[in-house]
Amino acid sequence: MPRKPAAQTVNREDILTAAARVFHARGYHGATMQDISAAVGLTAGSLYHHFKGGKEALLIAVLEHGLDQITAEVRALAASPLPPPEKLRRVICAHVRGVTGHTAIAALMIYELRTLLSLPEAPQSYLARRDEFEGLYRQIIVEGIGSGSFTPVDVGVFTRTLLGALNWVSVWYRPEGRLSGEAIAEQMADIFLKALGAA
Amino acid sequence: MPRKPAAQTVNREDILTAAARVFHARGYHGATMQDISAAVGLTAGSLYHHFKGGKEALLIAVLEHGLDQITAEVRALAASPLPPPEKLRRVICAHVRGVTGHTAIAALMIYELRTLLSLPEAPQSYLARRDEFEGLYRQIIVEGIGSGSFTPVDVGVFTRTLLGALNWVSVWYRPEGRLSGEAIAEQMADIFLKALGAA
Amino acid sequence: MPRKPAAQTVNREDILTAAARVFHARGYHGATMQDISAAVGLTAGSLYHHFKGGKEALLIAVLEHGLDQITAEVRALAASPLPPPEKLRRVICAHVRGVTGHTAIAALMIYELRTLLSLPEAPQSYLARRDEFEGLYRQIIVEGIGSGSFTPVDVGVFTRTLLGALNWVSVWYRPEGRLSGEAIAEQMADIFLKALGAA
Amino acid sequence: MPRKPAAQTVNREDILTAAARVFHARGYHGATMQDISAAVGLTAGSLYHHFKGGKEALLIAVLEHGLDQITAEVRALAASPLPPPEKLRRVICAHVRGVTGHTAIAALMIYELRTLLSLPEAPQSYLARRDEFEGLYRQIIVEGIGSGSFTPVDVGVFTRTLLGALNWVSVWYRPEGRLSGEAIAEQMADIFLKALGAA
DNA sequence: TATGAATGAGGGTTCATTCAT
DNA sequence: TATGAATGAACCCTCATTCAT
Repeated sequence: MPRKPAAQTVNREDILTAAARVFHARGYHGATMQDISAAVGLTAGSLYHHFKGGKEALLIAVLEHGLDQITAEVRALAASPLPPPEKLRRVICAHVRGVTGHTAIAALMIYELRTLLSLPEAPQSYLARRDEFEGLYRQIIVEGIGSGSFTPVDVGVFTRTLLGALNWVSVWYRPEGRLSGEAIAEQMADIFLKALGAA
Repeated sequence: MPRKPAAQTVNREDILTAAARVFHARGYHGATMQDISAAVGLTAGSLYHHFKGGKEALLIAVLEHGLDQITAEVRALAASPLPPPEKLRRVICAHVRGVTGHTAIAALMIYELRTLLSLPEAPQSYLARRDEFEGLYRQIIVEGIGSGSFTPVDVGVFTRTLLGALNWVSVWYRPEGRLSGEAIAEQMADIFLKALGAA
Repeated sequence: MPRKPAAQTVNREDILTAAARVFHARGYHGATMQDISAAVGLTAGSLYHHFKGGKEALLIAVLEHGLDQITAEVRALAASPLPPPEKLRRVICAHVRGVTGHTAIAALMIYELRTLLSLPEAPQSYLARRDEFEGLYRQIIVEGIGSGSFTPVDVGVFTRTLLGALNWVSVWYRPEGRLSGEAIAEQMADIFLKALGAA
Repeated sequence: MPRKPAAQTVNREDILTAAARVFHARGYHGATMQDISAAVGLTAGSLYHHFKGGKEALLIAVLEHGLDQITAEVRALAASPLPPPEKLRRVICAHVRGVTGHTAIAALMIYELRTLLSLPEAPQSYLARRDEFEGLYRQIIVEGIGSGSFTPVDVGVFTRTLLGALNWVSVWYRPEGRLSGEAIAEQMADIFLKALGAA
């Protein structure tokens, strides 16, 4: 008489995924550890056997893990030896793909950034990785301007303008909407390349 | 057991300002009514004497009041009979001015949007005004494209890209930073006008 | 330009009447001093100028005053030289008249008796008067049994049975109901006189 | 930081019993959840682990559960095929037994009826069961009058008179008093049967 | 591993009461 | 007398977290 139909042990990935979903649905503070553990198929007490560190650590882990997922493709492209305009186009598209493919986590990065910053021990590694990621964009812009492919602009303002716009997609994008993530990506790439005089 | 020799009567404005500051500093959930009342110079109990409705109503009031302050200039400009490119430039500048001049509230509009949406009775009036505000931008873009001043773009994507970027300024802008709000505004106006082929 | 149309100073009677109404409508704990003062036409602060002693004292005053109103007629009749059966009938009718004529206070005497008893300084005078009032009934019963007009019964049980039933009228009586207070009174007098073998 | 070496698992019954005791001792509003949880041997927080629904739900549960306990015997007797006079006598005795056996709950039904009615969502089921219970008495009276065993009376008034008197016993009955519950029951049955001309 | 009982801190909110004006 | 601003105590309730089983 088997009870659980091969419950399959829960792994870290499962927890992070479920947590991201719940955090997104209810907000960090609105989400209870009960909600999250239930989403994993556990009781609240059991969650602590699988994930050490509590709620705050869970949020950090979700965001760090998510940052990797979302930025992986962008990082790879940024390291490739493409000419700046082509590289920027592809990077933007990859970024939007990442955001539209993981809206929950991407939105979390916006909505819970403040939560993160108010944590007792601010998660330096997450913020560092995030800044480093921003650096990737800066570098492409700088390169492009240097090589004459891009019109000169204030790199700081442009980068943040670009990143703000790209990340904000997670807030308004709807999978069932008029435009696919890919279509949105193309449009945005056009906008920013044109702004750099490299359409 | 009252005290206080009537330092100066507290008004609604004082409360909203203090609340905005505290909500921004600690986040909606991180902020206690104690924090807020202390920032006004009152005890928690006294706050309820001056502002009816509790914490949620306070957030809504802060945001509604802030939306008016921030968008006032933009609204006025949007109604003026300027040619689209000039109008858009001025509107963007006014928007950035509004955001950099009220970073606390502007950031709140980003960070606590989720909070707002998860409220029992979502504040329709606020959301409606916000959507209507977005409509102002759409209209300028549409007009400009119609009159041939702007290169055709997907209006939906462009508007949200623009608004995302503009609002995001509240997150990274520092009064003591390298660039003034006005300088940032000019840069961003350049970026988006160029993207519309109207530099 | 007169402001208040001859506001007419508020007197103790007004306060007690209003308080009785509010206490009955909302219950002692559910009623706030605001409610009561508003019912009198004052602000909360002002009430304390007219009635010393606070909320608890107010409840006691309402009940004491009410007890007098309701029992006045009964007391007078009890002192009269009627034969026990006739006296009991008239007393019961007067009692029901008092209760149906002052349901708010009468119900308060039931519902807030417990509140009263849990007060720091239990209002001895009220309880004493109440017990003394019960004694009036006991005496009539005892007399009637002694003179042979009434069948012997356990006086304690009978009195409490009678009083419980009479006071309970305040709970179910409705002015707009099928029966008038007078009709109810007659019925109840019949019941208890018959129970004493004196129909 | 849990403690308690599992003295004995707490069940719903324990909670309802303790709550009834505390509500009776202090009144609904005077009783704190602390008082109640302490009476069960728990901390306030733990109480919510075992009983979902908070203080109001607790009062309702206590009353509903109590109503069942107190009226069980009466219901059974009312359904039996006894002649009305005998049935009424037994029912009254059973009722008094129930009330004297559960004075706390019975008194609660009187004292906190008003509290109950002022609840946001009045507990229909409780009130319905209560009315239905009253119907049992009505029916016996009606039957008895119909069969000629009882003198005609106004059934509404008589039933409420009877019930008011019976329930009121919970207010004045003292286990250590002169009369046992059984003795009181007999006396009261005599009173009301005689009133119906069926002694 | 998994559970669920238990905890304790903390927050929002209400309200009786007071006092300067 | 009348007001309304101010206070502070108290209470209900939630929840992250722990630990015995």
